[in-house]
Amino acid sequence: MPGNDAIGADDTFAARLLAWFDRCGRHDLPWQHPRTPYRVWLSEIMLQQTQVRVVVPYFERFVAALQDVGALARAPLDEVLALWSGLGYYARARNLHAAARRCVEQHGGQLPRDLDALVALPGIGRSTAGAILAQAWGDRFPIMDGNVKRVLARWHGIGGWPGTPAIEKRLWTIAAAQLPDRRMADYTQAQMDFGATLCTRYDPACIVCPVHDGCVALREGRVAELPTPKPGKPLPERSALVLLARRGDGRVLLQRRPPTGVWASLWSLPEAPGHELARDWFARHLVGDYDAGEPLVPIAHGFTHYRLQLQPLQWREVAPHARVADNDDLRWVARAELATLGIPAPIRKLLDTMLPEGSP
DNA sequence: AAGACGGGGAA
DNA sequence: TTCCCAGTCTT
Repeated sequence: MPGNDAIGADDTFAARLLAWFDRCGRHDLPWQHPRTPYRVWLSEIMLQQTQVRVVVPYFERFVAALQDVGALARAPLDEVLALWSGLGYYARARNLHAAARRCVEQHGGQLPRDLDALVALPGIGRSTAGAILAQAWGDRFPIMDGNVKRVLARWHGIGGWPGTPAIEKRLWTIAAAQLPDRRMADYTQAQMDFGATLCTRYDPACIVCPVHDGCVALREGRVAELPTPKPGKPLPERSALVLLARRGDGRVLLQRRPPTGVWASLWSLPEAPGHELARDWFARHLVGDYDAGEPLVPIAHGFTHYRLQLQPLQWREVAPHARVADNDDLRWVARAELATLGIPAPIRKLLDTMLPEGSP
């Protein structure tokens, strides 16, 4: 008579999740075919705080342009930022680029198969390192993203915001204890698919859940209230003027943003906190009448940590100041060049509106 | 421990 | 509108 484990002990959380994954999981994501370390890495970085639907087209475009670690390392940062333009969290792109260059210098042009070496690379934390090793190599490391936190908080009935260090530590311990002995790549993907499609934040499908048996939140009627949401606080507001200076030939003046802060190193419109400073900047860089600037429809843009209101002012025909030439931080850009630059999403939208396709 | 860092989609 | 999401880095 075989013992319990001979039957497969297929009652564990991991075994049930894997069986569900075989039937209902996502097996056609672009980074799964082929599932190379580089493609897994890129997908994991893009997927940080960003949903699959949004990532897929960016991923396809990125790997088509830069096919491996070496190509990424050789590419100029501006090209990487252009490929990232619209995804947000641009530090991810800068870190990705820097990490690729370090891989060339220190790891023979490949991603290291080592947790600590991966975590030492910029942009890779413990969760992403685990996800890379598990998916690319099948190594036994847990991950800890929003999906896993939600699933574990419910299944074990753990209250309190999962971002709390003490709770997060407890979740890591639980996640490590629940790892299967094999099929780590599938298990890692299964957790994310499960959290994203079934054990969702709102209206989870407990009725068809493969692990509803044993779920503490379900048994205690606490599914809707777990995980405990992050304590909220009011967002500060900030406003600024942005200058849309156009030349007779249709080119527009763009300025590279500072290397730190929001939209770091991206190309954007010149920005000033108010008219006084905007007028000064205008006088130093342009020939024309500041007061002739036309106010355009304001742009409202929400960030995680504050709300930004941008008031665009447009000049249809100004000339560059004689002393001001194009340089690394200031450029007159033709419409056709916009696609090749890293530009914040709301600014790109404004430019697309004001400089319609086919215009000079 | 808390704040910084983007953008899109869902409720 | 508000909240959330395949986190990580800096202070």
